[in-house]
Amino acid sequence: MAEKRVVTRFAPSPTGFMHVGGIRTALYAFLWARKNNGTFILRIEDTDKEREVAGSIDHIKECLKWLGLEWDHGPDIGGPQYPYLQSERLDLYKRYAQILINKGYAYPDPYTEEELEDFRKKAELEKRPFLYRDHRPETFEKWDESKPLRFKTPEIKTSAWNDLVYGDLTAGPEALDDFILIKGDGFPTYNFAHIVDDIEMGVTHVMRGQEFISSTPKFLAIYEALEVKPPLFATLPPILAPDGKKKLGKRDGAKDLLEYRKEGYMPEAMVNFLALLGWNPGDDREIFSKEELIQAFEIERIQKSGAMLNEEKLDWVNNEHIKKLPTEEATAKVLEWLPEDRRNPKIVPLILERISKWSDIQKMSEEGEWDLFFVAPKIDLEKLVFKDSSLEEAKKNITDAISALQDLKDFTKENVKEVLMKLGDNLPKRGALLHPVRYALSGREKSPDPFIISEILGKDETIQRLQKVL
RNA sequence: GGCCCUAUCGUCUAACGGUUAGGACAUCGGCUUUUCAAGCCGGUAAUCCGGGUUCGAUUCCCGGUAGGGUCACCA
Repeated sequence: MAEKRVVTRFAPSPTGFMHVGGIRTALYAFLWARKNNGTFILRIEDTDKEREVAGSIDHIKECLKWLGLEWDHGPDIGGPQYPYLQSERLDLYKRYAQILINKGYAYPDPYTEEELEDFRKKAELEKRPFLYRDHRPETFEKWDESKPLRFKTPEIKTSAWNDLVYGDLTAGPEALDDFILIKGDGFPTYNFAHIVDDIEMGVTHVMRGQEFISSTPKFLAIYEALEVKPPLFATLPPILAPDGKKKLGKRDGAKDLLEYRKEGYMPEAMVNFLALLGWNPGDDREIFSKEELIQAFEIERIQKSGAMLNEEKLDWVNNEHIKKLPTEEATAKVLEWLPEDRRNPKIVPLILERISKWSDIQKMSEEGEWDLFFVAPKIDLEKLVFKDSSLEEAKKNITDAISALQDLKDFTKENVKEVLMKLGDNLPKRGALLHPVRYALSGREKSPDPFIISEILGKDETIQRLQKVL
């Protein structure tokens, strides 16, 4: 029998910005779908009107697009299960609710929220877990949609199931209670809606965070009641905040994913880094293109324990991706991030060697890092002197350098180097020549080498700067 | 607190019972050198603890400890 075509989905709720935790879930679902020539669905779980944050849906789409995680079915694109916003699928959930009612698996909740609160408090006082099913009414009214609809847990048991990442999992009987399927406002709960949709959309692999492990018995019970085979679960380990050991969350310092775009990280690098946070290919490879990730990705190699977000490593990964960029592309990017009056293509290779992300260019520009290529520097004659030699010696060597350079026709860094090195090698220490020259050209204690500076400045400016210190 | 999950260098991880416990980031040192950057070479650094099972445990089992998750008309 042919394997069922792989269908995965990313199903965020529009309650604020995306952070790396959420987007990694999307990435894994995307990779698995692509690897298997399957379908990747984007579904918006907007069943909680209270928590919904305006603009979130666009933000989610923006994040996915930035990283190149194109969805096959979903908002904007449509698909066989259109619409892909849960708030526009309410009739469907009601239909499924009716099926459960008819089968005797669902009933309206007769209690008010206050009454429930009392039950809870009482249970707490008696130091036992609160279970709704202890208060389940004897007979059920007909559901008129004005009251919450509850699932009638058929049997109280320990649940066991298999997870593609964690292996065999269990949950105690407390995990299974009469939970709400449809809320008083007519919207389904997550617990119910996502199952209906996964069934309707033919989802085969559910990638999700491990916060859902303890509610899996509920999901399983619904599948069973509906007589539908559940999908395969692949539970992802948490991503931990950079500092402590806490799960990364919006509360404690998780960054909006688009912040990384603002900071000038490359989407390919972000994808690469995220993929490696909780997964590895089983060999020593660290740098991957999206295509290579699709090839290499295996659910079995997803990690069980949480991984701390390490931005230093992100910087390194990003730098590796910058290095792999074709020269023209990298140049264009660097120029784009440079202030207008500093856009000299000749300094680009120098910049590329010194950054790990594009915004470093901005920062270094603000710090005046490239000024020496545009404005003649201020010179402090004391700094011109090499180690324990003298100012006269420095000036003499610069004079020699000037006359040697003046004869140079082709003013490339290779030629400048050859000339200056030859001069320097006649000295006890060639630093006595090279250092004053470099300092005279740059006015900085730390700078690129004098040869490349000369080439960028050009013969006239180079000689002018050298003469100036004399 | 109940239920559940996890545990290898500071960090991300490799090692499907037998390895001098491997790699990467970070860090430190060296080379190169006129200073930075880059590059190359090298170093420091880990199996949470205690019991089993086994000729042999990072690996399997049990207990402890620590960390995390979850117990909503949130997802």
